[in-house]
Amino acid sequence: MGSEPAQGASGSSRLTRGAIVDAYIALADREGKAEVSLRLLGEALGVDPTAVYRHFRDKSDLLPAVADRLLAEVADAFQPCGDWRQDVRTMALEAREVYVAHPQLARLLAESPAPLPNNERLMEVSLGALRSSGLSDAEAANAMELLENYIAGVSSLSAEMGTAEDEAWRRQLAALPPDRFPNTTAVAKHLYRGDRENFEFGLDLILDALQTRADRRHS
Amino acid sequence: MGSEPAQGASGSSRLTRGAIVDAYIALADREGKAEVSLRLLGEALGVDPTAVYRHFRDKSDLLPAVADRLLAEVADAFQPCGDWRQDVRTMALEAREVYVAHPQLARLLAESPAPLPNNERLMEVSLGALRSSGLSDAEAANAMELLENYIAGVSSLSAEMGTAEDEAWRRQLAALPPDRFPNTTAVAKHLYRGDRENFEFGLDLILDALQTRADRRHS
DNA sequence: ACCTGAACACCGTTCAAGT
DNA sequence: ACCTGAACACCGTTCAAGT
Repeated sequence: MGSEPAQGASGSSRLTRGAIVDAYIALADREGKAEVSLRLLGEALGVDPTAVYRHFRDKSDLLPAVADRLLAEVADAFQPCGDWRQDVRTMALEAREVYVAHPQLARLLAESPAPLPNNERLMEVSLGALRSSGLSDAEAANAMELLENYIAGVSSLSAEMGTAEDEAWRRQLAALPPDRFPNTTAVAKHLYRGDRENFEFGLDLILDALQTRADRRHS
Repeated sequence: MGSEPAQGASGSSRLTRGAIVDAYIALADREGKAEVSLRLLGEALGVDPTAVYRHFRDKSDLLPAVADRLLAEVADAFQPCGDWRQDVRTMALEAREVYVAHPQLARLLAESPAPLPNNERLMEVSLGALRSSGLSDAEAANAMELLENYIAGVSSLSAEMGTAEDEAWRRQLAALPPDRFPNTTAVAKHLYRGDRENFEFGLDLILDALQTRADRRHS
């Protein structure tokens, strides 16, 4: 699965898809949320910028390969414990880490025209856990789709926004005029206390509700 | 709030911030998810591309103004009925419509360095509804933040992916080898049956769990 | 005070030419 | 079979010049 030996910037051997993907990820992480240009990518590989076109049709052909490589990290690291709720929770948190570590991933995934191989692996594992909970097939399918969207959507949003400005936001909301914003000013001190904590809060709400529905079918 | 009279492409009167924002939204909607260039914007306004720089510092100064205008649509349209759960639900669905109708909105919002005025209005209304449910201040704050992220994250994801390929995805997942993908192939027919339906499924799960927590505090 | 137009430093991509 | 390098049609942004 695209696992040619990675080669550094000084590689004088031939270019491979795997090396291009590796270099792209390394550059993307260094650039933060800024796009990586093919000129920069070529420079990092010690190669003409247009050499990439010999291995990928165009940039939108390269991006899904990058996304799939990142999803492989999640799929490879996951070790099921057998408890459906714990397994879904673990996988969601691990996936979130990858999204936050690579702010570009969400955009890359949205670019992919077809289901990526490693996305399929993650879906299969999630569906297995959810079906074993007692949910119906239709409920399990909806839950998997929802969790997929929740993880990708919420994680990438917090990756794009960055965590540095949280306190500034909280302070600005606390300073709003209390007559027009009574509720906001009253609870401002509880706002934006950590993207990860809020992600877990929402994840546990969803898991609570799924468990309730699963238990109801078993009674 | 930036409500100068809009002017069309043939406007010979002077340029205003409101007219620029209007033209940007019109162009962005026509372009789909593709970025709107300042050159195109200038052409649509019948003006030199760089004239925009007389009213906005740069492009990243214009984008938040566009986002705020779109959020105003949601805030202006909302009519509370008094039932907290119904109100949160209605607002979430209306917000989703705007996100889906304007696929660029999510990226624009992530670009905003400070809370936008109309985002503050929406937060205040949501917090009012959630606090009236019986949740604690901390729970209401967490719930509001979660709902904000859920709506923006999930809606913009489905806006970016488009709805056209749903059936292709479903078919491709159904055609996976059943020995390696037993769960996926078993439930494939329930997958990707509508972004809006799945959004409501998740929203109702979250509201169910919030209501359970609120009721528990009142007993 | 606001708009224009040339210019600068970037993009992705194509294609003939090299090896 | 793969890589190079010039070229094309785009970007956002700056700045002197116009009115």
